[in-house]
Amino acid sequence: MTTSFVHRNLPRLLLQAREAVMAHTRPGLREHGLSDQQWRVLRVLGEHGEVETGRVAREAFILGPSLTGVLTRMERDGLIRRARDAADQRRTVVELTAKGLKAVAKLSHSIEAHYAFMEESLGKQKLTRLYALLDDVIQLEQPA
Amino acid sequence: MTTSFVHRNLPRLLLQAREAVMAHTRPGLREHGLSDQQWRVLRVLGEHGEVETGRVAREAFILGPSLTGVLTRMERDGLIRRARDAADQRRTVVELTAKGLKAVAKLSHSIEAHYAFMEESLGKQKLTRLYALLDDVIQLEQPA
DNA sequence: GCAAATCATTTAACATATTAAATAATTTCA
DNA sequence: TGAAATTATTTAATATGTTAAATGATTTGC
Repeated sequence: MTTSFVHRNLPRLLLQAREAVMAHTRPGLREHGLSDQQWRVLRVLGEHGEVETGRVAREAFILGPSLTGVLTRMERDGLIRRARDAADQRRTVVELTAKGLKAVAKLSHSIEAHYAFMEESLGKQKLTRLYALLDDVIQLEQPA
Repeated sequence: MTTSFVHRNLPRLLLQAREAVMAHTRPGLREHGLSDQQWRVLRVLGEHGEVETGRVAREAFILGPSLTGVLTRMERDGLIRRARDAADQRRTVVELTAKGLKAVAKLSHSIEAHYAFMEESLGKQKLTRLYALLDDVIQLEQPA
């Protein structure tokens, strides 16, 4: 009647771990009126300044069609500015507004603090090992 | 101008690892007309037989309101059956149809084969270590 | 130099996620 | 017992995910 699975459910475990980490970060994001995806975009822009949407999509791990809507709402909320790339008019480039920049600055502090907490409670070594194993899994399936 | 982040982006890394694993599983799911979420539900039902929706939500890691729609479409597609729990009429219980059961049986084989592949290429030990670290991260944030 | 192929992004259609509020059944306890 | 509190699920509204197709701009090849 029931089907048996021998192994742990790895995708579910990864999802659950992600939720566990985000549970810590989300309240701060919501206070600034940000969704998870909007924060990922802000972070990319905070790291790189003006970026074309293709790169935003890649680095924020958001698919193109989703990104279109996310950026529309972020523009509506005054977090970013969009413009056509002068050199290649197929491209759209995005950059932070002052408001967006302020949000990144504030939130990046509390997020770095969270990593400090994880390093302390879990152990810096374990965290490093986890990064490495995740990199391995990613490499395993994606012969870039 | 740009904000600096000292640490790896753990939530993104977890998301990326999950996508890498699922990239291997998804084609099989799609061949059976299944979404990721539908497969998680099927797997839970395959493991436990008749289950109330609350437990499905918990084990498939799907929020209640999302689950309602997922189950509606799965019922439409003839994969499951829904009924009120006779003992506690607040509860809805779900079970597989013959079609659903057949899908679980078929897919569970290819998924177990994928784990075998990962154990071989990544190493059984690394995989075990990864499970343990993910459990640690989950425990860290969720004082159950 | 211009039609065909390529590339970047958006639109469209449907599925799922998220949060709050509503609905419906059950339990609690005065 | 019966009104209030609790529990389980669904509805509603908006945001995001997913896939295919369309649009617009650039490049390539002849």
